[in-house]
Amino acid sequence: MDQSKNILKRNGLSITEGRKLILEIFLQSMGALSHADIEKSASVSLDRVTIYRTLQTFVDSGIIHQIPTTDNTILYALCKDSCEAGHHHDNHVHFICMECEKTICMDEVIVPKVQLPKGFEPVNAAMVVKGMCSDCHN
Amino acid sequence: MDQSKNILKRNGLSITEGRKLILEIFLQSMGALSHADIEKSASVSLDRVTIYRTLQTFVDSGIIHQIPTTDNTILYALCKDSCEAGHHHDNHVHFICMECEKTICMDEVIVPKVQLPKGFEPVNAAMVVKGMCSDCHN
DNA sequence: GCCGAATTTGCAATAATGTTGCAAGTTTTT
DNA sequence: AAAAACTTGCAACATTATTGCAAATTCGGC
Repeated sequence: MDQSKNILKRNGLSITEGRKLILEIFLQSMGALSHADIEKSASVSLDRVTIYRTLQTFVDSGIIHQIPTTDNTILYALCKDSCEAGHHHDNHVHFICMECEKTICMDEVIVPKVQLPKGFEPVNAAMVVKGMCSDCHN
Repeated sequence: MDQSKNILKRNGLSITEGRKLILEIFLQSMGALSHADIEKSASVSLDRVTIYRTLQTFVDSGIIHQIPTTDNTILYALCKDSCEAGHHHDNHVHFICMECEKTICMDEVIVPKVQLPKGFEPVNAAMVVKGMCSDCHN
């Protein structure tokens, strides 16, 4: 019942050690991870290039999604809903704690629609809230 | 009536050629710019390092603000309201056109408040909408 | 299970991006 | 006009990302 194996299979990807490992890291972490986070937390050493390529593959397949940040890194997090290739449903709010620096996907808080000026056609929207998370807020 | 000069003066910064030039580029562009964009569009050649430092200075002073992206670059755009040092008021929505790739500040569309789970304390929120801009939408 | 085809990985090389120290040059202050 | 404060550019370095290619792994049919 290897969960990571199933996810890979479901998305029509070859099942390899590296992919399973990276997927495990996501499944265990809960929060969002950067390339560097994954490189650090990999028990077995994975080549940097493999990590880049695997993350890209996962994004393309809809297994993970990207979270915009203002510090020239990209964060990645598991998609909860069944995202299909090239068609993400990550319409939830992301929360960055200014204390512990963790990024959390708030799957239950969906991004509200906004009224755009005439002529602008929205396709998708991302929202990132900064503040204090429940653990640090005391 | 050098507008760039005034902005610098108002923020207590030394008035130098490089700063005026970069500020002009922002004033003329309307949209959001990356470090690379500025490097390209500078008529006079500016040192890469100077651009990095100037952008940081402008962010610190509240002249420009950062826009989160999912492609490991940072975009910068002029703050419309009077932002003070260390205290930005860039609570407006950003729009990225998937056709022309431009990023536009929608100063009139403010980021809506969302209801966060218990214990989470928001400080500020950013919102990025992707889609078709009015120029490309035809 | 074995074998060939297709895919994936790791290494090396290269490119792009970001940072720091310091001397020389500018701007501001007095 | 000179001193003090600040800014710039260069050089060196560090980090992060991309590409080509050969070796290794995985997949599919048998």
